[in-house]
Amino acid sequence: MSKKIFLSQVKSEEMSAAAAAQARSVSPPLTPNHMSISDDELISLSVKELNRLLKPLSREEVIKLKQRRRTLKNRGYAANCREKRISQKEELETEKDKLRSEVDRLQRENNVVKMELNALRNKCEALEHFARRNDIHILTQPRVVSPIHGSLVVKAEPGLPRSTVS
Amino acid sequence: MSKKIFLSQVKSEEMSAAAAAQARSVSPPLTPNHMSISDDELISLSVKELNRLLKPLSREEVIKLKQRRRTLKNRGYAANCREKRISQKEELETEKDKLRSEVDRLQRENNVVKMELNALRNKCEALEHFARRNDIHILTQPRVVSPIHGSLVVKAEPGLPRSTVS
DNA sequence: TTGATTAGTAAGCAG
DNA sequence: CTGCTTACTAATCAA
Repeated sequence: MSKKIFLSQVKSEEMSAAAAAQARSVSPPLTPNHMSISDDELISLSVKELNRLLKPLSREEVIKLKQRRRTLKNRGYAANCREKRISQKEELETEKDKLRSEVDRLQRENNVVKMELNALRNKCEALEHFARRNDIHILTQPRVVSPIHGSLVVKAEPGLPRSTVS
Repeated sequence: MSKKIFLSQVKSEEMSAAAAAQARSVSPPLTPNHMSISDDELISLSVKELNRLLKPLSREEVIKLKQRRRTLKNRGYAANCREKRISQKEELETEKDKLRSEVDRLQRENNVVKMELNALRNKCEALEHFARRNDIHILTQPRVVSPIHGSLVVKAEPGLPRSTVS
């Protein structure tokens, strides 16, 4: 996901020509020597390779070049840092959206189930009325009195909250 | 919530003495004149007040002072910007947490309702068996045949999904 | 040394 | 001009 800018070609984007010219990466044209390496090269060279190229240069030039290298790298680090920041923010927002729709889904499901429950409650209640009314007749007809009947009419409702829709 | 830093006293925090001394706000001791105003004053003065104080100064000095003022203000703007960024991030995380716990709550509620529904389904089914079995006897006893009975046994289940817990 | 992060600076845009 | 935002630099810290 995180595509890691490669510490080069960061500058020159969105910069006026004047500003770019003034930038430190190209600024000290004092000694033509340490300008022989481009920013991109300077940044991608390994320390060993760099040292090889640096041998013939004066200590001053070496220091300047190393500083330029460090600055270029820092430029890239900073860019990475910014990109990371915004991608993290985007990630947060994505997760937030996911959660929000999950809440929605659950709420809808909840409503459906509650309505189902309500309908079933009504039906059940009616059935109970029916059963109770017939109790009398049943009791007068021993053949019908079964364990089922007893458990059914006697068993109490579980003590759950009667939170109902509508 | 956002406490808006007031474009002053931003510097001097977390800065080595050396670094602070080197800072541009105090750097050009060339002309003692435009140092007579402190950063805090310079930043809080209105344009009119500033102009009044600036009258006796040379145009060069005026320009330098104005630039210093702008720089000081920018310092504050940048600080505000950063603070805003992090408080927005915190806000996002807070909202995310809220949503997460809402999802939790709904999931729990959902489970309860589903279990309730399941229990009721069982009960209802048993009642229906009971009713059907007694149908015979009821039919043989015209006195008991009521509209309720008819509607109860004949009415079909609503075609809702039988998604059950456990 | 390398990479990340921070405050400060300047440029550029919007109001 | 004011205020905000961005890219860059330098300082600092951790690995």
